[in-house]
This record gives sequence, C-alpha cells and structure tokens, in this order.
Amino acid sequence: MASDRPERARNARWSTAVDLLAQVRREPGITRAAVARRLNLSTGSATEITARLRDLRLLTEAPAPVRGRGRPTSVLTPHPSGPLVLAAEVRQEDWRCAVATLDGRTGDVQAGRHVSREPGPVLETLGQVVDGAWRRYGERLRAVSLAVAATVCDGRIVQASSLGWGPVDLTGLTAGSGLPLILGNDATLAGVAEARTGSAAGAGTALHLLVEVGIGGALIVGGHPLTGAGGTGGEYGHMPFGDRGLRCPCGARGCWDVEVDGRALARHLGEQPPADPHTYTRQVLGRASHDAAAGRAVAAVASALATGIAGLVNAHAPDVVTLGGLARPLRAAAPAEFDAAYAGGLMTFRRARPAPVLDAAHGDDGALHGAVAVGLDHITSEAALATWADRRPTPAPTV
Amino acid sequence: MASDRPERARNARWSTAVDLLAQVRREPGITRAAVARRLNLSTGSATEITARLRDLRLLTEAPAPVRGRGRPTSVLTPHPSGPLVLAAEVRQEDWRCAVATLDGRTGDVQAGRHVSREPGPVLETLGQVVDGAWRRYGERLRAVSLAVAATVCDGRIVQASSLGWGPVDLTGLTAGSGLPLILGNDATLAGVAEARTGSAAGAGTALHLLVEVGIGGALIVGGHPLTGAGGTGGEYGHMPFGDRGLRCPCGARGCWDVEVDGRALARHLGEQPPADPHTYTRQVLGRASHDAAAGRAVAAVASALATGIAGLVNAHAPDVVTLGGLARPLRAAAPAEFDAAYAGGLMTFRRARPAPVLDAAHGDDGALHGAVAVGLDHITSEAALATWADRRPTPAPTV
DNA sequence: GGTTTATACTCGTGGCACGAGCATAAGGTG
DNA sequence: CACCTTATGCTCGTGCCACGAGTATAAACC
Repeated sequence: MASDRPERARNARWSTAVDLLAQVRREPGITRAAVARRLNLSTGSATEITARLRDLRLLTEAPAPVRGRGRPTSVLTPHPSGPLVLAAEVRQEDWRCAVATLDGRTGDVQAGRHVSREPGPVLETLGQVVDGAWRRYGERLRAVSLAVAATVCDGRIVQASSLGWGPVDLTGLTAGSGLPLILGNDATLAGVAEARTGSAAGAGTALHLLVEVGIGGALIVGGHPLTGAGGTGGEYGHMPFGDRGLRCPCGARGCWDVEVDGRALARHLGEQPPADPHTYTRQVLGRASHDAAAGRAVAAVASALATGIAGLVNAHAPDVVTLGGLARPLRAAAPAEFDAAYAGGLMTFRRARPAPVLDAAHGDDGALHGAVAVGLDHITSEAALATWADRRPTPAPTV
Repeated sequence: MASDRPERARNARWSTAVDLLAQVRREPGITRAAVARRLNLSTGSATEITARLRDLRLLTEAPAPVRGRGRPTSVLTPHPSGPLVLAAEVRQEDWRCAVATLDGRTGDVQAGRHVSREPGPVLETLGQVVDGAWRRYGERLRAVSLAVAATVCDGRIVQASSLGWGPVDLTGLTAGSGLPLILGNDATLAGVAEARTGSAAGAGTALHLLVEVGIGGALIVGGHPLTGAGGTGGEYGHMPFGDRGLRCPCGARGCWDVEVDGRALARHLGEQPPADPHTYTRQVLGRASHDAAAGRAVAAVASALATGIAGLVNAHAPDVVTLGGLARPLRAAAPAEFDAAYAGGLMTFRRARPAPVLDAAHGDDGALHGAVAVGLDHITSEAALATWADRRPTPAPTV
C-alpha cells in the first residue's frame, strides 16, 4: 500500500542518519566526534547531520566530559520529545511493559498478573496499556512491540501452549492508535537482546537457546534473527536429537524438547510427567546436589542439552552460544557432564576453538529487551524517519 | 586496508546502480522501462542511470522487441567490454571453470581431469587457468570465485576429505593478477544457485541439502548463505539425528551423515563399508527396484534423510527445501517412505502447509553457478563499482 | 600567555534522484 | 494517410546530501 511512486530517494536520504542513530544505540553516551570516526564521516557532515537530527527532535547534544586536549565535543542522546517505542511481554502468569527511547533505555515500566489467562482479558489489559501510553505520549509513540511465548506466523499468534491459547488476532491492540504492532516470539527476542547488548554482543552469528517447557531459540545473524517462512522458525526443540521411541506432543518423534525439560527429568526419575514442568525442574535442581538420583537425572538432561547444542554448532558455526531460562541452572548443576557432552558432540576440527557457551546476560528481561530492540529497529528505519520528518514540517527553530 | 577516510559517500552513490544491476541479473533480458517500474525510479532517473552505466561500459542497450503501443524501450544487457568473473569448481576427479558476465551468463568454459589429486598440481593447473584468463581479459576480469568440496575457514581450505587435502592456502592462485579470490564450499554455493535461479528462486529462506559422501548443505536467507563464524557453517551432516551408538569419523556420535550415504546402505545390507561410498550408493540404487534387501536399505536411508529434513524444517521454517546430489535419486527410489518420514517428523501445525521438498534445478552445475553468483555479488557491490568507475577516468564518449 | 591538539563551523562543489514538461516512436482509427 | 492514443525517452531546474578545505574555538600543556 505504501510502495507507490519514487519512495526510493525519500528513504535513501536517511541512510546515514539511520547509521548514526544505530551507532548511538550500540554505544549509548557516544560523542559526536566518535560517531563521525566510526562512520567515516567528515566533521562537516557530522555537524550537518546532527543539526538535522536535532531540529527534527531526534537527538540532543550535551557537552561531553572533557578528556584531554582539544575542543570539547558533545554527547548524543535521545531528544526529550523524540520518538518512543512501547515494548511489552506476555508471560504465563503476568505481563510487563516499558517505554523505550532511541538509545534503548527503558522507563515507565508497568506490570501486572493476569486476572484471567484467557486471551480476551489479557488483550483487554494490554489494550488499556497501549491506549494509556498513546494518550500520555501522543505522536511521540511510534510503534508497539510485543513478545509472547507463542508460535507467531505472519504477525499473528498461531498457538501459545504455555498460555493455553490457540490462534489469537492481536490487531485490535493498536486499532485505536493506528500504531504499527510488531509481534515476536519471546525466545527469538531474547536472542536478539543477547546478540545486541548481551553475552553475544558483537557476534556475527549467535545461537540463543532457552529452556522453559521445551526449548526455544534463535539463530541471530548480524543482530537479526532467522525467523523463516511467516516467522515460524526457532522451534529448535523439535529437531530429532532424542530417542526415536519417544513421542512428542508436537506430533513428531525423538524431539529434543522431550529430552531436556521437566518431563525428561521425571522420566529419568521414574516419576509421572509433571503438570508444571518448569516448577518441577526447579525442584529437582534444588535437590540434585544431595539426591543422587536427581543428580543423575539432571546430568542426563544437561548432557542431552549439550549434545544438541554441539550438533547445532556443527551445522551453523555460531561465534557464541547463549543459554537462557532453565538452561543456565541445568548446566550449572552438571557442568562436567555438560562440557563433556558438548566437546564430544563437536566435530574434531571445531574442538580447537569451540564456540563458547555463555549464560544469557539479560536474564528474565531478555524478551522485553529484545522487543525494545526490534521496535527501535522499526522506528529508526529509513521509511520511519522519513515519515517522522514529514509529520513535523516546520520543526521548532533552535534559538 | 581500504577503510580509510570518507569512503562512505563514494560507495553510497552507487546504491541505485547496484540495485539496477541486481535487477538485470534477476531478470535477464529485462527492459529499461521494466527496471524503472520495479525499482520505483522516475523515467528521468532511469535515463540518467542507464546513461551512466553505459558510459562506464557496464551495460549496453539494444532495442527491445516491440510489444503493443507506446514508444519502444530497450533491453539492458552486459556491456561487451564490461567486467567479468572467473568461476571455477574443484571436484574429486576434475575441475571446471567458466567466465561470466554481469547477467550471470557463462561462456569460455574449460574443464579437465586432475592429473594428480595432490594440492600442488591441482593448484598449478588452476593458476594457469587464472593467469590465462587474466591475459585474455585483462582489467575486465574483476574477481575469481572458487567452489571446492571442502571446509572453508576465513578464505582458506581447512580440510577437503573427498580430495584428501588438509589445510591448503589458495592465495597464490591470484598472486600474479592481484584479483580478489572468493572461496566457497560447494554445497553452500549450490544452495545459493538454487535460491537465486533454481528451484528455490524467490524464497526468503531456503534449505539446500546435498548428499555425496555425507551431507552438506546451506540455509540461504534472502539469497545469502549462512556461513557462520569463519565461514565454517553448513556441516548439517554432523547434527546428531542418528543412532548414538555409531561413531562418525568427524569425532562425534550419532551424526546424520552416517545414516544417509553409502556407508549407511552397506551397514543396512550387512556389507563392509565401501571404499567409494558414492559409487556404491549408485550401485545399490540401481538394484533397489528388483533386490528387496537393497530396496529396504534405500528406504531406510531415505527415511533417515527425510526425518532429518523435517527436523531442520521445524527449526528453521524454510519456504522450500532443495535436494542435490544423491539426495535426489535416494528420494526417488523410495518416495513413499521419504514422504511418510518427512510428514511424520514435522510438527503438527506445519503439516497443513509443509515446506515443499524439490529436486535441485541446477543439477551438477549448482556449485559452479553459485560461484558465479557470489562472484557477481562481489563485482557489483558498491565498492567494486566505485573502483571500476575510478579506473576508467574518462570513458569513451558515446557519439 | 603562547602553543598544541582535537574538534566544530562555514561554504563552495559535485553527485544523485525527482518531477514536470516536452519529444518521440510505435499501434490504432476513420 | 492523417490523426489520436499510448508508453516511453529526454531535458532541465530543484532539492538534498556528503565532501573537503579553510577557518574558528575550547580545552590542555608548557
């Protein structure tokens, strides 16, 4: 609908501004001089571009702390009336949201427990949050970015087993404001957060794996996740790394999922499949240090996790692997077994310099931070900046 | 070395020219008017850009066949003295090479069998080919793109088991000419060819899998392969989809590789591991239709192949999967078993619209065509065009 | 207080795409 | 065969962007 006539040049003009804003985001608190160096910009261009972005209320300049000789430069920070993103996360028991500025800093955090876990009440609460932010920030609010523990296809929820949801249409959330809604899988977005500002920062290719009930994850290349057709990628738990004899609720056999979460622990311990595998896993982890059977079960699960990771490392050669959710305590509870299985699963030529497996840095905030990142990507795109500039035809002159 | 001062604008100026050349490559024989429509360019811009590219000897215009009313337009074709890529492929028994123009058409094909398979003689032959092309085409030759059945890391061969090579340094190949050398894995490049102009043309995400001795492959996103850290990705055969009891020569256990090639067939048939799994597989395939044991072995291997593919489809959600090498006849020999295993390995929600599994369109030429594509990517990059333009400061005026 | 250093500011230049108006080459029509 | 219709090419003035060279400035150093 928007791909009409020569939009080409209108957008292309913003290319350098996009890069500059991206640099500000990568290194919050960066100075104008440093940005110019990074982007190979002449000082004249830097002056002009920052002036433009200042007039457009995208950036502000503040005197930079003096470091040695030379004329002082200034720190580039988001403009106090610049564009904002509302990022939100829906989890099994609760929801959270925050408003983020161009540098990725968040504020105005809200959170709450679901009164009912049904889609209707949850969406109504979220809709009120969106409308509230829209009223509070008005045109400064440019996008809503939502993380859900769900299979997402073409911007819609296909299924969210942890919430017990089937297909859910979310377009109503932003119907009142007309804001763009960006929907993402929580594990995918947590991976984005790690690749941008977490343990995998700077990695060309990063693999993030998150164990909750089953395994989710994402391969992030150049900071962008591989989402596949319709955005349904990332179902790493359903690769047949496991015992072919075990059937998975997904319909396939031998899924990795079934080997690495609470259900697997229960199987190893000869117990019934737990109703809440997440809590059950925490319980078993808690007694693993003094209960030999629990320890063996945890070790088996940690090994299965590491073996699969090694296979993925063989195939994709990430620079780094990050672990989120229960994957962290699982490894921590059986580090020797994990490391042995990881090394044993790697091809010989990879063992000299195996991809490091690191704990996720964002912890439980990964999905929300990833939603912020993706939302900011959207509002700092060439097209979005062009629109922002057009909306404010005669910006307030700086006196 | 080239990242000096403001190279930024120098390169950015070529952005539209790059897109125009890419469009010509995507649709060979496209007219100027059609390109302008595709790229949302005004007719004035199209006139100017094509004039520029004509003066720079990148494109030629020829009257387009008249179609209905209206002023006739012209077909954009590579300039007869425009830039060229030398693409080459080194296989187990022989080598091939060809020279390609900007539209991807190849000519001047040369080929030969290895006199000796040792790196030295092979490289010497290739070096002569490169030097010959350099003498024949001079500055028109802009890059050499090489496909090898090898693990490639940071532009070097780490290991090429089918050739019996260890680490090999190839920089000598272009030492005389000073041309950029682009090295790629054959399976990866075959995947690129499929994603660009083959069975996966137009797919956002494509998975290409190639069975020869073991499995190679690539995930291609937006026409570009995921090569991972150092370019060592694509070792799909070493994901633990197989029997954990089987050790793989790579050092790991349960590798998919071991389940899907001639060694697996021999195991199913209770025979010794074949010295040449490729030829052996062809033999078994030949008698599978009338030899029940061979048929069962082929069916088992086809199932193992399909199960792994399903797992990869679950994880990555490609739009399409393409099969190269022996994967094609393996599936063809046991289509029912293949389809059953593929469907059975998919998550339920994927079964409604499973990613189609197609035979590769490029056949044995995939790697060479992929090398052409990657080479052309290189010489039509913004930086390369800027360099090409600088080299010819006063282009011959068109009279 | 002068020098050094790093950066900012100014301004003329060149390059690109746009858009509007005009030109042109074909088919179609009476 | 003259004229209309249609699709496209060509020209040129405009706006925008980044560059580069020269100049100005604010701090540290001596």
